[in-house]
Amino acid sequence: MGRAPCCDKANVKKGPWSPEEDAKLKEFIEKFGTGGNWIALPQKAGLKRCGKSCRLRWLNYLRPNIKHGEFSDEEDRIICTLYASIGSRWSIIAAQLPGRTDNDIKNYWNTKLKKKLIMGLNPSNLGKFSQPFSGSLQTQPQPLSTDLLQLYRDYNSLCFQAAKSASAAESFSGPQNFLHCNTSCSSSDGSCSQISYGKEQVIKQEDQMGCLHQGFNVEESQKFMLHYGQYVDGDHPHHHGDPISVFLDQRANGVLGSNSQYLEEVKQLISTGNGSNGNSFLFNDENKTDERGMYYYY
DNA sequence: AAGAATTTCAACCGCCGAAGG
DNA sequence: CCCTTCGGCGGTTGAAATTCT
Repeated sequence: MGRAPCCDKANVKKGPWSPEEDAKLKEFIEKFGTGGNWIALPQKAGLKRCGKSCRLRWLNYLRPNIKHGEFSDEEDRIICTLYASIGSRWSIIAAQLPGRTDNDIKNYWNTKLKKKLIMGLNPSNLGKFSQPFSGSLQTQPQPLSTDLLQLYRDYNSLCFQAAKSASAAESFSGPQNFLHCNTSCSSSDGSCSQISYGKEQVIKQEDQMGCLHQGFNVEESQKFMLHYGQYVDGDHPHHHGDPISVFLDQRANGVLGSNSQYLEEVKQLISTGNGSNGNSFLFNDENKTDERGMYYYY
Protein backbone atom coordinates (compact mmCIF):
# COMPACT_ATOMS: atom_id res chain seq x y z
CA MET A 1 0.00 0.00 0.00
CA GLY A 2 1.17 3.54 -0.64
CA ARG A 3 4.59 4.47 -1.93
CA ALA A 4 8.17 4.48 -0.78
CA PRO A 5 9.02 7.02 1.95
CA CYS A 6 10.00 10.48 0.76
CA CYS A 7 13.56 10.27 2.06
CA ASP A 8 15.67 8.90 4.87
CA LYS A 9 15.68 11.95 7.10
CA ALA A 10 18.71 10.74 9.06
CA ASN A 11 20.95 10.49 5.99
CA VAL A 12 19.87 13.68 4.33
CA LYS A 13 21.97 16.80 4.28
CA LYS A 14 20.40 20.07 5.37
CA GLY A 15 21.41 23.68 5.20
CA PRO A 16 22.96 25.78 2.46
CA TRP A 17 23.82 24.16 -0.87
CA SER A 18 27.45 23.93 -1.91
CA PRO A 19 28.51 24.91 -5.45
CA GLU A 20 29.26 21.21 -6.09
CA GLU A 21 25.74 20.19 -5.12
CA ASP A 22 24.30 22.96 -7.27
CA ALA A 23 26.38 21.77 -10.23
CA LYS A 24 25.29 18.15 -9.75
CA LEU A 25 21.62 19.04 -9.56
CA LYS A 26 21.77 21.42 -12.49
CA GLU A 27 23.66 18.99 -14.67
CA PHE A 28 21.31 16.13 -13.85
CA ILE A 29 18.13 18.08 -14.55
CA GLU A 30 19.51 19.58 -17.75
CA LYS A 31 20.38 16.08 -18.97
CA PHE A 32 17.44 14.04 -17.73
CA GLY A 33 14.81 16.47 -16.51
CA THR A 34 13.05 15.92 -13.22
CA GLY A 35 11.43 12.75 -14.46
CA GLY A 36 8.26 13.84 -12.76
CA ASN A 37 9.56 12.47 -9.48
CA TRP A 38 11.44 14.75 -7.16
CA ILE A 39 11.68 12.18 -4.40
CA ALA A 40 13.69 9.78 -6.54
CA LEU A 41 15.80 12.49 -8.14
CA PRO A 42 18.46 13.09 -5.47
CA GLN A 43 19.46 9.44 -5.38
CA LYS A 44 19.71 9.29 -9.17
CA ALA A 45 21.69 12.52 -9.22
CA GLY A 46 24.00 11.37 -6.42
CA LEU A 47 22.85 13.98 -3.95
CA LYS A 48 22.33 13.42 -0.25
CA ARG A 49 19.39 15.74 -0.18
CA CYS A 50 15.66 15.42 0.29
CA GLY A 51 13.65 15.58 -2.91
CA LYS A 52 11.76 18.55 -1.62
CA SER A 53 14.99 20.35 -0.97
CA CYS A 54 16.15 19.64 -4.55
CA ARG A 55 12.88 20.88 -5.96
CA LEU A 56 13.11 24.08 -3.95
CA ARG A 57 16.71 24.68 -4.90
CA TRP A 58 15.96 24.18 -8.57
CA LEU A 59 12.81 26.27 -8.65
CA ASN A 60 14.10 29.13 -6.53
CA TYR A 61 17.70 29.36 -7.59
CA LEU A 62 19.05 27.11 -10.32
CA ARG A 63 16.45 26.99 -13.03
CA PRO A 64 17.07 29.16 -16.08
CA ASN A 65 15.71 32.69 -16.43
CA ILE A 66 15.50 33.34 -12.71
CA LYS A 67 15.62 37.06 -12.08
CA HIS A 68 17.69 38.19 -9.13
CA GLY A 69 18.15 41.67 -7.76
CA GLU A 70 16.01 44.73 -7.34
CA PHE A 71 12.32 44.68 -8.08
CA SER A 72 11.16 47.29 -10.53
CA ASP A 73 8.44 49.84 -9.81
CA GLU A 74 6.21 47.95 -12.18
CA GLU A 75 6.79 44.72 -10.28
CA ASP A 76 6.07 46.51 -7.00
CA ARG A 77 2.77 47.71 -8.36
CA ILE A 78 1.77 44.30 -9.61
CA ILE A 79 2.60 42.68 -6.29
CA CYS A 80 0.73 45.29 -4.27
CA THR A 81 -2.28 45.16 -6.51
CA LEU A 82 -2.49 41.39 -6.52
CA TYR A 83 -1.89 41.17 -2.80
CA ALA A 84 -4.71 43.60 -2.19
CA SER A 85 -6.94 41.44 -4.35
CA ILE A 86 -6.07 37.86 -3.47
CA GLY A 87 -3.85 38.03 -0.40
CA SER A 88 -0.79 35.87 0.08
CA ARG A 89 -1.26 33.61 -2.94
CA TRP A 90 2.41 33.95 -3.79
CA SER A 91 2.43 31.35 -6.50
CA ILE A 92 -0.35 33.16 -8.36
CA ILE A 93 1.42 36.47 -7.94
CA ALA A 94 4.71 34.94 -9.08
CA ALA A 95 3.01 33.64 -12.20
CA GLN A 96 2.46 37.25 -13.25
CA LEU A 97 6.11 38.19 -12.76
CA PRO A 98 8.29 36.24 -15.17
CA GLY A 99 11.57 35.18 -13.61
CA ARG A 100 10.46 35.84 -10.06
CA THR A 101 9.79 33.01 -7.64
CA ASP A 102 7.05 32.85 -5.07
CA ASN A 103 9.69 32.66 -2.36
CA ASP A 104 11.37 35.80 -3.66
CA ILE A 105 8.14 37.72 -3.78
CA LYS A 106 7.10 36.51 -0.35
CA ASN A 107 10.43 37.63 1.12
CA TYR A 108 10.27 40.93 -0.69
CA TRP A 109 6.78 41.61 0.54
CA ASN A 110 7.50 40.65 4.14
CA THR A 111 10.76 42.55 4.44
CA LYS A 112 10.31 45.61 2.27
CA LEU A 113 7.15 46.19 0.34
CA LYS A 114 4.69 45.80 3.20
CA LYS A 115 6.63 48.35 5.20
CA LYS A 116 6.63 50.79 2.34
CA LEU A 117 2.93 50.39 1.98
CA ILE A 118 2.16 50.80 5.65
CA MET A 119 4.53 53.72 6.01
CA GLY A 120 2.65 55.30 3.20
CA LEU A 121 -0.66 54.75 4.93
CA ASN A 122 0.49 56.51 8.08
CA PRO A 123 -1.02 59.98 7.99
CA SER A 124 1.89 61.43 9.93
CA ASN A 125 4.04 60.61 6.93
CA LEU A 126 1.56 61.96 4.45
CA GLY A 127 2.13 65.52 5.50
CA LYS A 128 5.74 65.20 4.45
CA PHE A 129 4.83 65.07 0.81
CA SER A 130 3.13 67.99 -0.76
CA GLN A 131 3.45 66.73 -4.31
CA PRO A 132 2.99 63.30 -5.81
CA PHE A 133 6.21 61.76 -7.10
CA SER A 134 7.13 59.38 -9.78
CA GLY A 135 10.41 57.54 -9.91
CA SER A 136 12.39 55.02 -7.93
CA LEU A 137 10.55 53.35 -5.10
CA GLN A 138 13.72 53.22 -3.05
CA THR A 139 14.37 56.89 -3.06
CA GLN A 140 11.08 58.66 -3.49
CA PRO A 141 7.56 58.23 -2.21
CA GLN A 142 4.90 57.33 -4.69
CA PRO A 143 1.16 57.78 -4.68
CA LEU A 144 -1.08 54.91 -3.75
CA SER A 145 -4.57 54.44 -5.06
CA THR A 146 -7.72 55.35 -3.23
CA ASP A 147 -8.52 51.69 -3.11
CA LEU A 148 -5.98 51.21 -0.35
CA LEU A 149 -7.70 53.92 1.60
CA GLN A 150 -10.89 51.99 1.07
CA LEU A 151 -9.19 48.79 2.22
CA TYR A 152 -8.23 50.45 5.43
CA ARG A 153 -11.70 51.83 5.90
CA ASP A 154 -13.17 48.38 5.39
CA TYR A 155 -10.78 47.15 7.99
CA ASN A 156 -11.69 49.82 10.50
CA SER A 157 -15.35 49.29 9.85
CA LEU A 158 -15.00 45.58 10.55
CA CYS A 159 -13.09 46.29 13.72
CA PHE A 160 -15.82 48.44 15.12
CA GLN A 161 -18.63 46.16 14.06
CA ALA A 162 -16.83 43.28 15.70
CA ALA A 163 -16.06 45.26 18.81
CA LYS A 164 -19.79 45.58 19.42
CA SER A 165 -20.17 41.91 19.98
CA ALA A 166 -17.95 39.79 22.13
CA SER A 167 -18.42 36.73 19.98
CA ALA A 168 -17.48 38.61 16.86
CA ALA A 169 -14.45 40.05 18.58
CA GLU A 170 -13.35 36.56 19.46
CA SER A 171 -13.40 35.47 15.87
CA PHE A 172 -11.64 38.48 14.44
CA SER A 173 -8.12 39.27 15.43
CA GLY A 174 -8.18 42.93 14.47
CA PRO A 175 -10.67 44.11 17.08
CA GLN A 176 -9.02 42.02 19.72
CA ASN A 177 -5.78 43.81 19.12
CA PHE A 178 -7.59 47.06 19.06
CA LEU A 179 -9.52 46.50 22.26
CA HIS A 180 -6.76 45.00 24.30
CA CYS A 181 -3.75 46.99 23.29
CA ASN A 182 -2.43 48.97 26.21
CA THR A 183 1.04 49.97 25.16
CA SER A 184 2.25 53.36 24.17
CA CYS A 185 3.46 53.80 20.66
CA SER A 186 5.33 56.09 18.40
CA SER A 187 5.52 56.44 14.69
CA SER A 188 8.67 55.50 12.90
CA ASP A 189 9.84 59.05 12.62
CA GLY A 190 9.84 59.28 16.38
CA SER A 191 6.72 61.35 16.88
CA CYS A 192 4.14 59.90 19.21
CA SER A 193 0.84 59.44 17.49
CA GLN A 194 -1.05 57.97 20.37
CA ILE A 195 -0.83 59.03 23.95
CA SER A 196 -3.22 56.62 25.62
CA TYR A 197 -5.41 53.67 24.90
CA GLY A 198 -8.73 52.64 26.28
CA LYS A 199 -11.93 54.59 26.10
CA GLU A 200 -10.19 57.91 26.32
CA GLN A 201 -7.81 58.29 23.45
CA VAL A 202 -5.81 61.31 22.55
CA ILE A 203 -4.57 61.61 19.01
CA LYS A 204 -1.87 64.02 18.12
CA GLN A 205 -3.53 66.91 16.38
CA GLU A 206 -1.33 67.12 13.30
CA ASP A 207 -1.78 63.42 12.64
CA GLN A 208 -5.51 63.79 12.80
CA MET A 209 -5.22 66.70 10.45
CA GLY A 210 -3.17 64.52 8.16
CA CYS A 211 -6.00 62.02 8.12
CA LEU A 212 -8.58 64.69 7.57
CA HIS A 213 -6.63 66.13 4.72
CA GLN A 214 -6.60 62.73 3.13
CA GLY A 215 -10.34 62.37 3.28
CA PHE A 216 -10.89 60.78 6.68
CA ASN A 217 -13.44 62.23 9.00
CA VAL A 218 -12.48 62.79 12.64
CA GLU A 219 -13.68 59.42 13.85
CA GLU A 220 -11.96 57.57 11.04
CA SER A 221 -8.73 59.40 11.58
CA GLN A 222 -8.74 58.41 15.24
CA LYS A 223 -9.45 54.79 14.41
CA PHE A 224 -6.73 54.88 11.81
CA MET A 225 -4.13 56.18 14.18
CA LEU A 226 -5.02 53.67 16.87
CA HIS A 227 -4.58 50.75 14.55
CA TYR A 228 -1.60 52.08 12.77
CA GLY A 229 0.21 53.09 15.93
CA GLN A 230 0.09 49.66 17.47
CA TYR A 231 1.62 48.13 14.38
CA VAL A 232 4.45 50.55 13.99
CA ASP A 233 5.57 50.16 17.58
CA GLY A 234 7.97 47.25 17.76
CA ASP A 235 7.52 46.45 14.13
CA HIS A 236 9.61 43.57 12.97
CA PRO A 237 9.52 41.78 9.63
CA HIS A 238 9.03 38.47 11.39
CA HIS A 239 5.85 39.71 12.93
CA HIS A 240 3.07 38.96 10.51
CA GLY A 241 0.07 39.71 12.65
CA ASP A 242 0.01 43.37 11.78
CA PRO A 243 -3.44 44.77 11.26
CA ILE A 244 -3.15 45.40 7.56
CA SER A 245 -1.92 41.91 6.81
CA VAL A 246 -4.57 40.31 8.96
CA PHE A 247 -7.18 42.44 7.34
CA LEU A 248 -6.00 41.86 3.79
CA ASP A 249 -5.73 38.14 4.40
CA GLN A 250 -9.21 38.00 5.85
CA ARG A 251 -10.61 40.01 3.03
CA ALA A 252 -8.91 37.77 0.53
CA ASN A 253 -10.18 34.74 2.39
CA GLY A 254 -13.72 35.84 2.01
CA VAL A 255 -14.49 37.67 5.24
CA LEU A 256 -15.41 40.72 3.23
CA GLY A 257 -16.38 39.03 0.04
CA SER A 258 -16.07 35.83 -1.85
CA ASN A 259 -12.64 34.70 -2.86
CA SER A 260 -13.78 34.08 -6.37
CA GLN A 261 -14.74 37.71 -6.63
CA TYR A 262 -11.15 38.74 -6.04
CA LEU A 263 -9.75 36.09 -8.30
CA GLU A 264 -12.02 37.48 -10.97
CA GLU A 265 -10.60 40.92 -10.28
CA VAL A 266 -7.13 39.53 -10.78
CA LYS A 267 -8.04 38.01 -14.08
CA GLN A 268 -9.48 41.33 -15.15
CA LEU A 269 -6.42 43.16 -13.93
CA ILE A 270 -4.17 40.92 -15.91
CA SER A 271 -6.23 41.15 -19.04
CA THR A 272 -6.72 44.91 -18.92
CA GLY A 273 -3.28 45.81 -17.62
CA ASN A 274 -4.88 47.79 -14.82
CA GLY A 275 -2.61 48.36 -11.88
CA SER A 276 0.18 49.63 -14.02
CA ASN A 277 -1.34 52.94 -14.73
CA GLY A 278 1.06 55.77 -14.07
CA ASN A 279 2.22 56.09 -10.52
CA SER A 280 -0.79 54.73 -8.76
CA PHE A 281 -1.90 51.17 -8.73
CA LEU A 282 -5.62 50.83 -9.03
CA PHE A 283 -7.97 48.00 -9.24
CA ASN A 284 -11.53 48.25 -10.31
CA ASP A 285 -14.21 47.98 -7.74
CA GLU A 286 -17.24 49.96 -8.60
CA ASN A 287 -18.53 49.81 -5.03
CA LYS A 288 -15.48 51.33 -3.48
CA THR A 289 -14.55 54.32 -5.53
CA ASP A 290 -16.78 56.94 -4.00
CA GLU A 291 -13.84 59.05 -2.94
CA ARG A 292 -10.46 59.95 -4.20
CA GLY A 293 -7.33 60.49 -2.16
CA MET A 294 -3.63 60.24 -2.62
CA TYR A 295 -1.45 57.98 -0.53
CA TYR A 296 2.23 57.30 -0.59
CA TYR A 297 4.66 54.62 0.08
CA TYR A 298 8.44 54.90 0.49
C1' DA B 1 36.83 49.46 16.31
C1' DA B 2 33.56 46.64 18.36
C1' DG B 3 29.45 44.98 19.98
C1' DA B 4 24.40 45.29 19.48
C1' DA B 5 20.53 45.61 16.77
C1' DT B 6 18.27 45.03 12.61
C1' DT B 7 17.51 43.30 7.99
C1' DT B 8 17.76 39.96 4.42
C1' DC B 9 16.77 35.78 2.22
C1' DA B 10 17.76 30.76 1.52
C1' DA B 11 15.99 26.91 3.30
C1' DC B 12 13.13 24.18 6.23
C1' DC B 13 8.59 22.84 8.17
C1' DG B 14 4.12 21.35 8.10
C1' DC B 15 -0.30 21.38 5.98
C1' DC B 16 -3.39 20.29 2.15
C1' DG B 17 -5.43 18.34 -2.04
C1' DA B 18 -4.74 14.96 -5.50
C1' DA B 19 -3.84 10.55 -6.67
C1' DG B 20 -1.81 5.77 -6.25
C1' DG B 21 -2.56 1.35 -4.17
C1' DC C 1 -13.61 3.93 1.09
C1' DC C 2 -9.18 4.27 3.59
C1' DC C 3 -4.37 4.87 4.00
C1' DT C 4 -0.27 6.65 2.20
C1' DT C 5 2.84 9.37 -0.69
C1' DC C 6 3.76 13.24 -3.67
C1' DG C 7 3.90 17.84 -5.18
C1' DG C 8 2.92 22.30 -4.14
C1' DC C 9 2.19 25.99 -1.20
C1' DG C 10 2.49 29.53 2.54
C1' DG C 11 4.50 30.36 7.05
C1' DT C 12 8.50 30.51 9.68
C1' DT C 13 13.31 30.18 11.07
C1' DG C 14 17.99 31.37 11.69
C1' DA C 15 22.61 32.37 9.86
C1' DA C 16 24.89 35.84 7.41
C1' DA C 17 25.19 40.48 6.12
C1' DT C 18 24.47 45.09 7.06
C1' DT C 19 23.59 49.12 9.76
C1' DC C 20 23.55 51.50 13.99
C1' DT C 21 25.37 53.13 18.41
